[in-house]
This record gives sequence, C-alpha cells and structure tokens, in this order.
Amino acid sequence: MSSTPSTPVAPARYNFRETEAKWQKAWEERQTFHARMDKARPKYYVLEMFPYPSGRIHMGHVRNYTQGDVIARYKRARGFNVLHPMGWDAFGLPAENAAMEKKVHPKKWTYENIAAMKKQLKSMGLSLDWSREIATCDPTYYRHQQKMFLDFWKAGLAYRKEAWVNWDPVDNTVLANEQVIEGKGWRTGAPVERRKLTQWNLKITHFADELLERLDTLDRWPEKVRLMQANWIGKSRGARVFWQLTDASGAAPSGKDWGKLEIFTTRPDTLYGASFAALSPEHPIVAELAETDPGLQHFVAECRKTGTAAAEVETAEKIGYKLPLLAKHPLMPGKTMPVYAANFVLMEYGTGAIFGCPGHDERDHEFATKYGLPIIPVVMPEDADAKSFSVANEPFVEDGVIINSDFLDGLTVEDAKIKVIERLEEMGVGKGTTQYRLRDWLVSRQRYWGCPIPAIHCEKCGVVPVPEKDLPVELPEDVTFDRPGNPLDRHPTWKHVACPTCGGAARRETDTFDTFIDSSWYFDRFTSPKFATAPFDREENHYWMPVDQYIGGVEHAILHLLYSRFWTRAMRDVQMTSRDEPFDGLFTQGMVCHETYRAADGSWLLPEEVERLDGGKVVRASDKSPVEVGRSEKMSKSKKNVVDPDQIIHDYGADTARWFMLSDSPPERDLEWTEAGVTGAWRFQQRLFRIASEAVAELPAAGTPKPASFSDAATALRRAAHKTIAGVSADIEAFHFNKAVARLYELASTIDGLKSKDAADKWAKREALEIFVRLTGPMTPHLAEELWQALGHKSLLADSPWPLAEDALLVDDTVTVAVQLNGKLRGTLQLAKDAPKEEAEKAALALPELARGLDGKTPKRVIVVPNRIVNVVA
RNA sequence: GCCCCCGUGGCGGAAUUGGUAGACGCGCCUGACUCAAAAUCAGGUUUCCUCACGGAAGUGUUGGUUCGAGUCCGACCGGGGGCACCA
Repeated sequence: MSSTPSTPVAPARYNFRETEAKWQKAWEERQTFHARMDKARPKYYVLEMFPYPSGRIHMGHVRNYTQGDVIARYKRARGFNVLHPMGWDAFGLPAENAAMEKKVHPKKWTYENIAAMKKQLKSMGLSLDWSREIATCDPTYYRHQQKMFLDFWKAGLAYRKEAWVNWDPVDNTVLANEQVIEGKGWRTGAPVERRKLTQWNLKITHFADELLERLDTLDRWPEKVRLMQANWIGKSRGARVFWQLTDASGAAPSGKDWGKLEIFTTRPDTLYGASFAALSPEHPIVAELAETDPGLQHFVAECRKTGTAAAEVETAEKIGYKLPLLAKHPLMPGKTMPVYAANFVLMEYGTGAIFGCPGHDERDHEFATKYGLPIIPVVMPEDADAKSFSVANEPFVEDGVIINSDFLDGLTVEDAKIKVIERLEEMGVGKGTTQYRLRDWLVSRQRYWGCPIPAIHCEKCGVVPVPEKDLPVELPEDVTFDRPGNPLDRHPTWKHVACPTCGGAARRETDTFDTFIDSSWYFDRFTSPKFATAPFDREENHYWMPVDQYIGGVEHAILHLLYSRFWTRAMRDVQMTSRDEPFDGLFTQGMVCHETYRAADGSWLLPEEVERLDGGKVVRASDKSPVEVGRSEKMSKSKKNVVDPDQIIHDYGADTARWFMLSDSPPERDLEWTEAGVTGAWRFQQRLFRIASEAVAELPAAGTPKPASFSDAATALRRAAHKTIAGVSADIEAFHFNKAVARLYELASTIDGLKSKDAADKWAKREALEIFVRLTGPMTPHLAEELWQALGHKSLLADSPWPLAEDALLVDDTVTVAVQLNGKLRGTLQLAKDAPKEEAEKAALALPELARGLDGKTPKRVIVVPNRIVNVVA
C-alpha cells in the first residue's frame, strides 16, 4: 500500500501516516487528554482492563481500547470531565520464565516490554492520560498494597491457615480456587496437585452474602457476568444437624470427645430417609481413627491419589471405608446407622460430613447400592401411591410429597424443610443455616516477581507484621534463576531480619502476593497515581470513583471482577473509602478471531504466509503448496492465526484498524478478522477523504448564517444528518458501535448524493459534513481531526462539543404506512404524521392493491396502528 | 448432570422490542472510465414462478397465542458458554 504525500491544494489521497502522527503530536503537546479534578463538572471514568506487558499488543487489545476510546471521546464531547488512564499489570510469571530462558532480569524484561507496548498503544491515537501511567511492579505502587494488607490483617480479613491447597507443578506455586479450571492451572493447564500447606488467605467469604446480594443492583453489568458470579458464590440454604456418635456397643467412643458429628444438608426434609453417614477422608475424626487403623490409613492415601481433574472425578468410583462407629439419628430414637469415610465427601464444603439419603440423591444411591444399605423412599410424586412407590432402582430427586417421615408426612418438600428445621432447633440437635460454595482467597505465591508479603516469622513471637515505617518491603534485585523454585527463598541475605517485636533473629515471608491483588485496586490508584502517603488521595478518589464504564474480556467474569469487588469492601471496612462497588458499568467485549491455516506437513501457518488464488483456493505463498483452511478461532500464537496490529497500523493506519474493529460485529460478540474487511474499512477512509475534499472547495465559509429556506433535497439531507446525530448518540450510549457505523455509511452516501444547486444547498452540505466529521471523531479521530481542519476550523475537534440535533428535523411530516390484508403486505401508503385512524382506514381501503386482494369481499375488521400499519381482516 | 445464551441471504449482521424481514458492510453480477488491468464511479443482488407486470414462499424444526410472530409460549434439533462428587 503506497501513499503519496498530500498537498493542501489538491489532495488526491489521504496520507494517513503523516496525518496520524501530526494529530497525535498535537494532542500530546496540548495535553488534550490530561484529566484534572473539577468539581464544577460531571466526571466520567472510562477504563479498559490494563494489559500485562507481554511485549507486544495484540488484536484483542486493539479492540478493547478502541471501544473504550470511543466512549471516552464521546463523553468528553458531551461535556464530561473524562478520566481515561492506562497502566501495566506488571508482575507475573512470564517475566520469571523469560529470566530463566533468556537470562534477562524480570525487571529489565518488564520495563522494556512496557516501553515497546506503550509506543504501540500511542500509535493507535487513544485519548489516554499518560501522565497517570502506573506499573504494579513499582515499589511506589506496591508499598500501598502492603500497607492495605497490614490493615486487613489487623481487621481480621487476612489470616494464615493450614489447608489442602492446589499446587501447580509447572509454575511451582499454589493457586486460588478460582484459578483452577477443570482441575488444571489457569495459566499452565497442568493438572493441579493437592498439598497441605500453611498459606495466607483473604476472607472473601466474610462478604459472601453481600457480594451476592449487591449483584442485583449492578444493573449496568451484563446479566451473564452477574449470573456467573452468583453461581460461583453458590449460596444454598439448609441445616446443620448433629448426630451422636457411639462405638459399636452403643457407648460413647472411649476417651474421645467427638460427642456429636455435625453435618450440613440442603435436604433436611429427607432426614427420615437417611441410611448412612459419610465423612471426608480429610475429616479430623478420620485422621484420628487412622492413627490406629492401617486399613484406614491406606484408604485415605488412596483417596488422595485421585486427582481433581474433571475427567478423573467423573469416572472415579464411589468408595467408602466403614468406620468403627455408629451415628444416632437425631429424630428417630433408637435408630443408628453406619458411618463411612468416603472419597466423594469434600472437606472444604459444609462440615466435611454428610448423611446419605439414597432414595433421593443419585450419588448416595450409587453408594448405598454398592454397600447394600437400605433405600427408603421419603418423597414421592403427588399422584403416586405411598405403598407401592419405590426408589430401589432409581432415586426420586424431584419435588413431591413427604412420606414415611412421621410428623412431616403429607407436606411438600418446601414446607417440610421449614418444619423439620423448627423441630431440630427445638430439640437442640440442629439449626437452619446458609452455606456458600465460595472459599477464602488464597493469596500466597511461591514466586519472585510479585509483591512481597510484609510479614516476618519469629520463633518466639510467631508471625508478626512488618512495621509500617519499614514499608515497602522491596524485592531484592540480585537474584538468580538458574534453578526452579523461589529465588527469594534461597537469597543469601534478604530473608534474614530482626524481629520487630523482640529484636531476635527472624526471617521474612518469602512468598509474594497473587498478582490478582495488584489488579484489585489499580483503578483506585489511577485517581491520584503519584500520591505518596496513602494508596490514593481521598478527595480525588471520591471525585473520580467509581469507574463509570469498565471494559474488558469476559474471562475475568469471576477472577478479577470478584476480587476487585472484595478488595473494595475490605478497604471500606478499614475506613479507607465509603464505597461498596468499584465498577458502575461493565461491558465485556468479544474475542478477535481468525481462520487457521495448516500446511501439508501439519504445521500451522501465519495468515501472511498464505495466498488466496482466484478460484478461492488457498495455497502457501512460498511454494504454492495446498493449505488446509480451518475454522475461525480466537487469535493465538500456538495456532499462528494472528495478525500483528503494528503491521496493520503501518499498512492501513490506526483509523482503519479502529473503524474495522467497530464495524459489522456487535462489540460483545466475537469478531472475525478478515483481510477483505480491513481493505473495505480502508477504502471508506479514502472515500470519505475524497468526498470531503471535493466538497470543501464549493462550500460556504464556516460560520455562514443559516439560510431562510431550503430545497427539498437540502431538507432531506438535513433531516438525514440530524437523525444520524440522534441515532449515533443512542448507539454509542448502548454500545451498538456497529449500528453507529452503518448509520455513518448511510449519511456519507446521502451527503455525496446531494448535487448542490444553490447557496442553501451548499450550506446544508457543509452542515451535514460537519455533523458527519464530528460523529466520526470518537471512532476515527485522526481523519476526523484532519477534515475538521480542512473545513476551516482552528480549534481541535477533540475539544469541540458533540453536535446537537434539531428536534424539528427528527420528525417527518409524512410517514409510510404498511397496508396488510389478513396480515399480509399488500401495499404502502404515504400519510400525514399522526393522521386520524379514520383517515388511515379510508386511504387504505381505497388502495387498488388492497381492492384486488379483497376480491369483492367486505372487510370484517380493520386494525389501525397510527403511523405504522393498517391491517384489513376479511 | 445442572444453569445460561444463541440459531435471520453466499458471509458479518440490521429490524424502533408484537407492526413493511434482510438496513449497513463484505462478496458476487452488470455497466461506465481504460488499449488493457488495477483503482474509482453508477446500478443490481433472499429463494422460486414470470420476458415483464406481478405473484408465492421465507428468520433451525414443529405446534400454539394473536388481526398480525424473527420477536411471546410449549416441545424438539443444532451451536456456544459457565458450574460440576457442593451434600
């Protein structure tokens, strides 16, 4: 793609390279996008999820930031004081992997990547306030994070706990529950292992109910994300029930203090159908019994071997080990049942113990069948017969009527739950309770390139906080990556420190924080990024927060978005803010996809390595060998179906890339990147430049007073232009960028189509062109700025207000009304707007097309919807 | 297994939320310009019947509600996503 330098006199072609650089420089020099607090103006905070500095931006970034930039520029034009910052999610494992592979220090690698990506982002012409740039790996950033952690610790929101945790064997670190997907590490895809470790946790479960309830108020969040979070939190109502344990003789187990076994159930209505109790292999009672029972020890070890991968779990047989115990039924005096240790009972959920009701639970049914335990029906369908109803072959898991259950008989499941909980509470053998699936957030990571956890381990004093005056705890830079594992742990001096309490020899915590902590408050930091004495200036933060529009990928629906909601609440609880929620509006954009190409030898090919022949056949460009075209998938390095944004911006310009990103595909859906689509977008930029350049010569000067009257053609153009203002505005507000683009295409054709005959026509053409240019400002800012200047304006378009639609031009005086016969279209009618029903009916019945269809029959009924349709029923 | 979303031309997608289905773009076809091609411009493009005028069918399948259904309801088929031994 060649471009000739443009001349002001007769610009044949739009020279995007020169023009884009020119306006980027102009915006930067004038600090056009620097945000300053101004309480007299309404603020608007637009934020796109900040990138990990991998080294190069990818098309997903281009799409994400283009969308955010449209909103930011649009809101600016609408008079909002816009904050639109950018920064770097700079801690993380790829830096350590690079250190191991390429012998570069993670810090150096990260900052070099940041510089490279910043340059790329700048070439996109985004309206970002770069003066607020932050990097989470900067000690001036993470020191505040350490301070907040200490505050949370003091407030009881951070604690250490020994537990079975998920260990990623590839990254050599533990992972939070949210970071294990189908039993595999979210980054590495390696099956996680179970390890028992003492780790730092943040008490997200403290806010479980609040995090769930407040989802309802996030009405500018996608329903889908709210649903996913609700499912993740997983609230269920039920009861805790206490079962007296005895040994086989009925006596209390000798010398043991297990008095009663606590179980959680969501189906207390089926208590009378209980036929066994089962404990998790990790349950303390099991552990204690195992001490003297080699068989049990063996069983527990076997259970541990089974992985947590989805496939393994699904196929794993339900196995149990009968314990030398009996459990007394809390509601049926004299009834006892066997107690098992069972592999399917999770220690992390509920109390780590269940009662089995095989008649009404698939899993319990399988277990009972295997071990020959009784299967008693206690719920049956409303129309079934209690005497003959059987669940021997299959459990009945639906709603129904309670049977064989003493005082519960005849009740519905719902009523029985209420009544049985009342009874359990009266008798002191149980109580109604709520259980959540959500677990606390495990934040320790056995890695170097992260924020150090500000804690010190002292043999005498235990775990003590690093005194605030010693913050930040900075990462040492002299570390080695010659071996796997945590370089902090093997650093010769860093971890040795005096105990802040007793002054004795102690050692630092060598784990670092999960990097999701870094991104849980960066949006707050952007409100006052240089503030030194606290994470943020309260006044600035209060002015700018919450984020009015957050934009990012749906893959963070749970992880980042839930953590951020938690962190905001934790900050609130330690009186740092009074806010509950960080993100007022959320938009999740779709992925950028591309076809995949495979050579005959099975290797993947880059799109630029293939060639499409005239017949549609696809071959390898180098040797014309056949290429197999695969379906369109998310762009990924592994399948090589990537297009480099740098290349596109170089060949076509940022505006073309932005325009294409916004055209056609609705922003929440996946976008298919095609060469044809890009060239189409590029052609439109050129066409627009041509239309405008040709018109400029004949237009009246900017600011020429409005003529008193217009020709019909001019009025039609004015109507089209003003309707486009209203339409594009509404579309941008609703994130319907593809529709806004379609409207702009239409307006461009209409403008081009008006052959100006008189001065009023020319005035209308200038008006329409100016409107057009202003409406494209948020989407293709460079070209718009260039045309704005060409139209004779001295000010920056970026500083100009959004055009205002004249109401009178938005409504037509005549409307087209469809005429139907029995619901089928027969013709159309031009009627005055808001014409009376009678008139519409009369006109419709006079329509020849209708008379022909009616064929002499008399209409039975005529339905008139004003300004829409007339339906004649015959 | 449970929960959620989506099925519209050759393709990406519109359809004021129950009121003219296919806006706009891509692709394709025809024409203009050109010695020619590219680029550009003009016109056409759901399918079927008809030279045409017109007409019929049509939004995954199927049944229903309604004067009227892409839109609402039921069943089914297909695609995608989330959760998953959660008691």
